[in-house]
Amino acid sequence: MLTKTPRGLSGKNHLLERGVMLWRCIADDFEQLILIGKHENGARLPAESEIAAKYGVNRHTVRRAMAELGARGLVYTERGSGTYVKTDKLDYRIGERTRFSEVVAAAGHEAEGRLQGHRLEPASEEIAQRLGLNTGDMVVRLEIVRAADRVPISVATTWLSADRYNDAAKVFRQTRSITRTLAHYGVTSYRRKWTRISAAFADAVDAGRLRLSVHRPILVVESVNVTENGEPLLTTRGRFAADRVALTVES
Amino acid sequence: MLTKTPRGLSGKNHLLERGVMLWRCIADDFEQLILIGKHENGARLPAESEIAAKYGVNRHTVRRAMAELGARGLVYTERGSGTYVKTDKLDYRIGERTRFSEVVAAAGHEAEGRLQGHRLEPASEEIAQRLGLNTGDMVVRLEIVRAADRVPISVATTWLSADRYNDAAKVFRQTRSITRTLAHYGVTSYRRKWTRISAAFADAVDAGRLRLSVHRPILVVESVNVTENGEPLLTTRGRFAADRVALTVES
DNA sequence: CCAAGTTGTCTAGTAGAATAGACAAGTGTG
DNA sequence: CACACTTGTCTATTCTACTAGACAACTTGG
Repeated sequence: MLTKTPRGLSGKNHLLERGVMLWRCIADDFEQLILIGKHENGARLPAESEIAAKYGVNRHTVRRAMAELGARGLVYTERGSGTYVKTDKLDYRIGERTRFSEVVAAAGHEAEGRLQGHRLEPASEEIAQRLGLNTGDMVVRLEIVRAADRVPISVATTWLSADRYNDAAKVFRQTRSITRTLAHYGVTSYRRKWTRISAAFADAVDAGRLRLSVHRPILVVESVNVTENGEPLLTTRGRFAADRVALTVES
Repeated sequence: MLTKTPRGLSGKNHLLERGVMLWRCIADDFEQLILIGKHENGARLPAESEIAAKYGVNRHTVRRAMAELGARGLVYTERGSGTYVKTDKLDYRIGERTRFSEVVAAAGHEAEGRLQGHRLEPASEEIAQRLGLNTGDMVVRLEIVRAADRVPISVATTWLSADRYNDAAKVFRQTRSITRTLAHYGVTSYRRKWTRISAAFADAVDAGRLRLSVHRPILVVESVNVTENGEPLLTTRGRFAADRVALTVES
């Protein structure tokens, strides 16, 4: 007769939280260990079977946890070899002509931008001022998640004048790039006018999109881009996962 | 043809976190709202069906969330009437002869103490000093969770000299009280020598035992109790859910 | 190349989370 | 009292988390 396994941790490992999946608890536990420095960058984690034994769970559960850590950008896995810690940050260089895809490509990664949502809305006082419009003028708002090698790096809100860029969302869906979207409207060149950087904590929505735990630190980057003539073109509010990116500002 | 419901939140409510049950997310959301003061003490929460509609979930799911809030001591439910916010704190008076059961009974609640674990261990330098022993002398360590009306109030670690109170755990299991356990050894009277209070955040283990979210504040109360002769008897390290207790120190 | 060790994938079964609907039991109001 | 509203409990169904075991695909070191 087999001893029935009562679903859950077998005794001494109490990282179990009510209402939270086992794999999530294990993933969070490893995130802590990695961020604390208990597992150094590049180090190999124990084999899945070993981890499973240590936590007293099935290997599949550990695999789910590792997949989560992979999605958070903390580890990568090599078949037949093992799972390795990856805490090096992407160097995101901010200059007058920063283009996400170029930054990521230069670092040898695969860039991806996905439109998560969009809407027409009246400009707030802040946004109107940045774009040289009147408060209440309609603007297009885009929510874009950017990833490098499938790991989410930033989520950015972009506002454009609805007057000229009414269908920006539709165009972005096809071109998958702000630069190419603007090109579609005949804007071939633009540059950053100013950038403001601050820090905050991820709220639930951003944490979900960035695949972060809530309350991990994020970098908030606000900027205004203008045409070559200096005409306001778009303004953005990007949130970067501080654990995955180092911002470099060119002076 | 019915529109199938794809399990999960229907669109606009993004409090969903990967790997966390729906009811848990809703419970955490309400905890926030209550602690922020959005729902005042004594106020009635919306009806379950109303909440369910607002979150776009089934009423059963809301009921689970409410049960969780009840277990956390934030809310109580009256059949046919509604669910009410309860953020008043238990006044825990600390004096020379504080007894948990007396404090709770005086406040008109039902006291309960449960032994969660125990072991023999060598005394750390700190513990040995408090008990007037030598570092490394064996001590009995008890982990006790105390609750009022089924709501966990504190978890306390108690150390006694193993020399004299070797079977303390067994006795406590029967008597369910430190006072009665000591009486079993012939100690009929004891008093508090000193108390030290500090604040911290709940770790995963304590959070689980206190039914708190991790990283909610706790009060840490360390004390040494002595016999009438002034002989060290036991020392404790209690962690109180700061949201449920106000400590009053007699001067 | 071989063998040991590691990750990837598949099938299958059990328990729990969430859904849906219905009705009983209780409260409060006119 | 009668009625509207609220919580409590039950049944049934679907989907997912977790467990279990087996085997393929791959890497590494001798």
